[in-house]
Amino acid sequence: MPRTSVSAAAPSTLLPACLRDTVDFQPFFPFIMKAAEEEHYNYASSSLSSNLSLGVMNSSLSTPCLQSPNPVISIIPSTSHSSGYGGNLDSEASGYYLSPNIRPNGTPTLESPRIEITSCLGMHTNNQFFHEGDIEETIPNTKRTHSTVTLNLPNVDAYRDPSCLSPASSLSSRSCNSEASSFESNYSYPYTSPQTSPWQSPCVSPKTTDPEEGYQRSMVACTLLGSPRHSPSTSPRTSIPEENWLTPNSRPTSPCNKRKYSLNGRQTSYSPHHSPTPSPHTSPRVSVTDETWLGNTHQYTSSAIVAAINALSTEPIDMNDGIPIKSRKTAMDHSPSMSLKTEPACEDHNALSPGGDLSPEEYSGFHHIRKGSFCDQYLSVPQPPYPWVKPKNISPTSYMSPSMPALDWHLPSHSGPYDLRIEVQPKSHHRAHYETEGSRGAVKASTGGHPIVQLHGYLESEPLTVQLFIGTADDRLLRPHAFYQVHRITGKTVSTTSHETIISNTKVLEIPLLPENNMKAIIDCAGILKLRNSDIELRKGETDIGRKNTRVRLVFRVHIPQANGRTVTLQAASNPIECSQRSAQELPLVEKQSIDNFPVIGGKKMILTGHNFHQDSKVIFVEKAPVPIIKTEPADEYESAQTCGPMNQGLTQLSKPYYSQQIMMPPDPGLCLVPGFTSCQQRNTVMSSSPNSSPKLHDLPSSAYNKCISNSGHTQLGIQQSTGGVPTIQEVPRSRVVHPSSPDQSSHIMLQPQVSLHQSSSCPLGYQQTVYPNSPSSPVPSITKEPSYLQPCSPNHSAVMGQQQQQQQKVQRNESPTSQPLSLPELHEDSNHNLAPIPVTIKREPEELDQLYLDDVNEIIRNDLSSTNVHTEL
DNA sequence: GGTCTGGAAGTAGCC
DNA sequence: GCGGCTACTTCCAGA
Repeated sequence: MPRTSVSAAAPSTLLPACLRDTVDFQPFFPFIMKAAEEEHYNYASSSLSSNLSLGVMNSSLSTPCLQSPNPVISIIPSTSHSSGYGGNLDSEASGYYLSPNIRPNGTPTLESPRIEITSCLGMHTNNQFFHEGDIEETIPNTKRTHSTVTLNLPNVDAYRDPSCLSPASSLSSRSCNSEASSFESNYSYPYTSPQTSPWQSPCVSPKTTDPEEGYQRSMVACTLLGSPRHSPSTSPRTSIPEENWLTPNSRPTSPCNKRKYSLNGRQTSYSPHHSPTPSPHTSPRVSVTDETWLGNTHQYTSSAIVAAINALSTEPIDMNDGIPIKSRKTAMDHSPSMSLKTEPACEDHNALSPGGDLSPEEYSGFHHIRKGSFCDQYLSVPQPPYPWVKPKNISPTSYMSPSMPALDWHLPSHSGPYDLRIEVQPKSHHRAHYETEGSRGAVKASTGGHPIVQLHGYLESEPLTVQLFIGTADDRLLRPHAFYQVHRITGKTVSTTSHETIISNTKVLEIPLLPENNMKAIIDCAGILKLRNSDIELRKGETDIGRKNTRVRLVFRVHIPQANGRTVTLQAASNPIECSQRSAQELPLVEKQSIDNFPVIGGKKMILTGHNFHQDSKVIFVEKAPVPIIKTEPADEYESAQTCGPMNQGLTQLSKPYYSQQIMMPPDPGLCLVPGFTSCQQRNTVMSSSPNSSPKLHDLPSSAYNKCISNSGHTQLGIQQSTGGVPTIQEVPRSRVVHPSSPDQSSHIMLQPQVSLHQSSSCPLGYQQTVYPNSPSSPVPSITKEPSYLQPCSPNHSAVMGQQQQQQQKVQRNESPTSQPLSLPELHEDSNHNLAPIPVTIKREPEELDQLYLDDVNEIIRNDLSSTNVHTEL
């Protein structure tokens, strides 16, 4: 996809640097900017900064501001990002999951702490647990807004794994559509007890306005009862007037009414009785009779549940009557997922209807996979000893569920010969669509195509299936996202067969991995659905918040059957994807800069490639100080360090940091290119990559993030006039804080400039460099790069350095004895005040690094901000 | 006509 | 309580 590029003629007009803030440069740089859709965010910040820094550093030191009167605009095809992120969680883990029927901690997967009876189930009429009146009496008004009624069950307190709780982004898997694991348990042992009732976990939207929504919010949690066979009346858009269905306020409102309505409205609609359109097809499903449907639902007898499951099964439903096309389509679109869950016996070839939008051919192939692989493989898994369970009547998915790890488990991306890789990472931004919206298409790759996942090392001939779900961007605890769900994209533009299913209340796309395709799958069928925050947050037990929780990852899983009957499960997570709209407000992002410097007289053309260049975006050329003080940050890729070594040393007298792109001082007079726009770094994510690398996203603690925004100024790169009259070129500290749990933190370095405003230009910068290790959850010991410092040259600087030393000591206190050298150079000042690399010691991260991260990062941020606030205003 | 996509209006929540 | 700001959600329109 083309990216916006801006080429500006070399400035010929000189303006004093001091006028930079007052001079309107727009006229001379009125570029474009139909900004590209990709990577709007500061993910590419480093590239931007580095480029700009280059420009700065190679600019004239004495030239006043320059402007380009006649910018040339060109569109340059986007460069693809490499998938440097890897996106593989626990990629270095050596172990792998062998499908036990119990969790590693010994907790059976079927345990569930409660029963959640949801309004969407339509069970109320016959539900012997609750009547609406009961609910109203027992549940406060506000609570009644929930469609979930929770029955606390005794002796099941241990169900939830406390480790999965996170205040930042909680039990997504459980939240999205409720108790993930518990619901998975439902599938795992669907008939075991009321505790594992499939009727729990609501995620019921108070304003279900279309079948998709109904599906998303209700069906997911109410899979068994929310069959597409249901009366269209279940869809408020079909049989229920919006006015009745919705609360008077269509905006996010108290879900009370809506949910209450949902209680009422679905009360009847979910009964198969009320389906006006019984399928005319010969359905493989078991007919849902009064007995099966209503008779003993409260007891969750096997027959009832089986019937319910079968009721969801497969058959495309004729819902044409009275249902909008979209509704019908959506409803049918979900059929496959239902069918998947209730897929009949493996030997029953005819039982599973292709349904959905799978063509017979597609279905045939996919079914082959499912039958040939899953069934055969997973039949070897020990069966739960429940006499009423008929394995052959259980779909492979449901059957394997007991032996499959929960979606919130951390799993390695490779094990033994197998390696699950995301060959092509998704774009860093994909605007998710709400249920009230139409699809916004499939997630795309930064290269313009689609993400690609491939399983390496698999030499068998049996096809496999890769599962895809939307996970959190929290590396520390990857789990299904509470507020986002994968959305199956269909259509002529989709070439990849997919199958939608539900695991643990999380929508999962299953995509075949075919040996003939080298076990590679192009993920062009996965969109992202946004669930309303209010719907999720109001759910009982939901601790996550949706606000600003807009980053997700694509999580891929593949289950590889082993000869011993067990299954190896690998998992890989993509780079984070920003799912909010934001594009409209997105900030300019320069990804590439054609030239680093040019003569002050102008005459050259500089091409900037990036995104979100707006008409009011400006490129400002400012005078560069004779001896500028540069405040910058490193790129986070070691390659940069390698390339910025001696060969660049002549370029700067300040430092030859590991990451040359951003710390350079031009030996020759030149121009300072300063983005006259706000930084793209005003995000809680930072892309730390070279221009040619894939974006690497890092969480920034919200507090720090806010501080960065408020204190760090808006410019990513700027020039300021120091009190001594020496302009200080600085890259506003963006608090390049690498999230402690970033999956690739091992390659990230936090370089914290500690430059005093009054610091002499000859004074070397002090840097605190910290390599943030892998996620604490990672089985691989993480490393922390011991901070390295430059020798202070002034008392002021000494103070700063002392502060750094404290941090260093703090880090050291947490160091484990095991340390290993890293080839990364450490900066030191040579006799000429140049910086030369010196060995750096990398030490392993302590166990309690999790806390260390927080403390240190916060401290670093504070220090960073405090030391740079004075620099931000130009 | 439907889907995809970008933009923006309206609203809620926070400060 | 009000205004400003930001984020969220929904709606609209164009391709």
